[in-house]
Amino acid sequence: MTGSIAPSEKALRRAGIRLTKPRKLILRILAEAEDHPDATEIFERAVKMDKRISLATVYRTMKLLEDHGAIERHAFGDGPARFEPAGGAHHDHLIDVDTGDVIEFTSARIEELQEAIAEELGYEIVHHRLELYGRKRGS
Amino acid sequence: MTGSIAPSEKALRRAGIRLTKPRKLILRILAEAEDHPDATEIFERAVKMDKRISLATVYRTMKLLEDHGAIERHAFGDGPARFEPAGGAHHDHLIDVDTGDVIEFTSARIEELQEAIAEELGYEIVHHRLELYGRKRGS
DNA sequence: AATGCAAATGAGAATTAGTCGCAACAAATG
DNA sequence: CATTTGTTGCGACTAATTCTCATTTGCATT
Repeated sequence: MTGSIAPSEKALRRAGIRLTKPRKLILRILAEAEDHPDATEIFERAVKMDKRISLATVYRTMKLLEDHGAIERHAFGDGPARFEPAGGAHHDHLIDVDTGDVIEFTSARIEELQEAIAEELGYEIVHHRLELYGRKRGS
Repeated sequence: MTGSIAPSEKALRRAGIRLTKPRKLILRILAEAEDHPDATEIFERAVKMDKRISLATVYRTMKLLEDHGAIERHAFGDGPARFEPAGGAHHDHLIDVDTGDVIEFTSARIEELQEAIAEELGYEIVHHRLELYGRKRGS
């Protein structure tokens, strides 16, 4: 549904990032991903197109892209970090505990309440994390 | 303020859990903890009272207690899992990004909204995680 | 109190997720 | 197309946690 927005190569180049072959490949994989892949999954998809790529480069690139706000890093439950292109509207996640599927949702009301709570405690929110872990009704 | 409720030895014994020396020790440490210690911290506190205890036992006991609903496991940011006795009212956390301090809070309104969202997506919430990462106003 | 035995422990090896150092390599720039 | 400086691939390394297995211990029974 989202069709996930790819972090544009142009924008990265403008930020002084070198557009290397592995980076272009990873960018393409992220652009085509409809899910929230972890580093290993990205690596596996990448190897299919360029046998030479290394897992370390995937990790390094993920960090680079994260630092440049091009992707978001999530840590659902305990497993490995999972990534998705940023740039779309902010959203939270509902994780299907049986299948691992991730469903995105938003709630302006919840965001407001969070702000209000932080305010009351004397804090300013830097970022937040809201994850619902659920099971399909009637399973 | 909370004084954190200790998971009672009696309740565990009733559930068929053997009350071993290391387990009693860990239970005592949790009962006395005013913070949200991770496995290593619990281990260090334990070693002070019984040099024989092993880190593996701490991990095993944490899993055991979690499975029995006696404690809650949290994974703030990326670091190690941190624990706290369960049994108190449900609460969420605000983490001070500068100091690492954890402040507990509750919001019935947010809980309701979460339920409503899950409902709308056809899910039943098994558990959730709401963390606000913030900075003290005027820092 | 002594006994039996399943369950739990300690010590260390193994696993998982991620990071680091370094020599070889390849983008960008002129 | 040569230079330079950032990037890559590889393997070694770390941190957190789990596993293996020989030994010990809780506890129900004698």
